[in-house]
Amino acid sequence: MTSELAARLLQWYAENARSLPWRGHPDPYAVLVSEFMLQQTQVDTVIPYFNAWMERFPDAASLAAAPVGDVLRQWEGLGYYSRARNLHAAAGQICARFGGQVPAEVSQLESLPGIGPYTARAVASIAFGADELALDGNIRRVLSRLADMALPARSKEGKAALTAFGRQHLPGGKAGDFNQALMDLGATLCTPRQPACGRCPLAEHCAAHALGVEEARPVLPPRKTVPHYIVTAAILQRDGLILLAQRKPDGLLGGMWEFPGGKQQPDETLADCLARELQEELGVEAAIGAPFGVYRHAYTHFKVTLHAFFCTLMQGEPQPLDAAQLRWVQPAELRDFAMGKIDRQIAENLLAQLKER
DNA sequence: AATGCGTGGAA
DNA sequence: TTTCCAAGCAT
Repeated sequence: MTSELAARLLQWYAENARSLPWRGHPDPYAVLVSEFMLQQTQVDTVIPYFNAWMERFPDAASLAAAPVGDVLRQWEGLGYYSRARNLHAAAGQICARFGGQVPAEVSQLESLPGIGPYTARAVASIAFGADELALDGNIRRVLSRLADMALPARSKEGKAALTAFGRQHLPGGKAGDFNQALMDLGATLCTPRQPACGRCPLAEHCAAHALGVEEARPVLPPRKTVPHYIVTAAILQRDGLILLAQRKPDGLLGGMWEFPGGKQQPDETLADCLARELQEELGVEAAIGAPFGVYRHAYTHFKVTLHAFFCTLMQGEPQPLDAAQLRWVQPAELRDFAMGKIDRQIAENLLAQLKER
C-alpha cells in the first residue's frame, strides 16, 4: 500500500531526479563507493572523485589489492580520511569474507568498517531493493518538517520517531527510489534555509509548512565556537631532497604526509615555536630561515593560521619521534604523497618556486 | 552520550 | 569576511 505522500514523492522523483554517475548502475560496489564518499559531503564535490575512483579501482578486488598510500592519495581533498582507510579495509573483507561481492544484508553491511546504520540501509535499498529507510541529514530534515517534529532530530528519541514516521510511508519494493527521492528533495527544495515550499510536491502534506515553521525544523543542537591555532611548519632541504613526515594512522589527517611543525604556545615567537617543535618531533636542532607563506584553513572544530619557514639542519639526524615515519623525497615526488589541504598548497608553491629557478 | 573528524559552497 | 553546515561513523 503506497501512501499518497509516497506516490507524490515518487512521481516528482520520476520527473526531477538528478542524473548522477552512480545512478542507473546495477553495480553494488559503485553504490558502496558513492555512499562512502557522500558521508558528510555534497554531491557536487563527490562526482569527480567518484568517476576517477571507479577508473582507478573498478571493483573491490582492485581496491583491496592497492597499497593504502595509493588509496589515500586518490581520496586526497575529500576530507574525513578515515573513510578512505575504512573503504580500503572493507574491500579487503568483501574479498575475504564475501567472495568479492558486496553483501546484501544490513547486518552484513554494518559489520564492515566505515559502514553504519545509514550507509548499510542506503546500500541495501539502492543496490539490492531492500525495504529499508536510510536516515541521513536530508531525510532527517524533510521528515522533521513533514511531521513538524519538536524532538531534537539527532537524539535517540528523535531518530526513532523519524524512522517510524518514514517507515509508515515506505513503498514496498521501491525503498531505494523513496530514499533517493527524499534526499534529492532535501538537497534541492527542502533546504536548511529558505526552502522552496512553493515548488515542493509534498507541501500539502507538510505540518511545518502549514504552521510556517519550516526553518525551525529540524531541531538541532547549538554550535560551539571553534578555537583558532597559530602553527608553524618547516621546509627542511638536504642534497636536493625535502623532508616529509607521515602522521600517525588515527586522528586528524591520519596517515597523511606533512611538513613537520606544530602549534605555537603562549609567549613564544614563531621561530621559537618551530625550533621547539623540530626538537620535540625530530630530535634535531635547526636554524629557522626565510618565511615561505602564511596559510589559513578552517577545519570543522578549529581554525588554523600556518606560518611556513625554510629551515636548515644544524645538529642531529631527524627521527620519527612523533610521526609514523619520515621520508626525504625529491621535489617531483611530492605529488605522490597524500596530503591535507594546507600541506598540498605548500608543496605546490614549493614546486612552483623550484621551477622558476 | 558526546566528541572528533576535512573540505567546499552558499548566503 | 564570517557563519553555517552537508548522502555519518567510530570511540
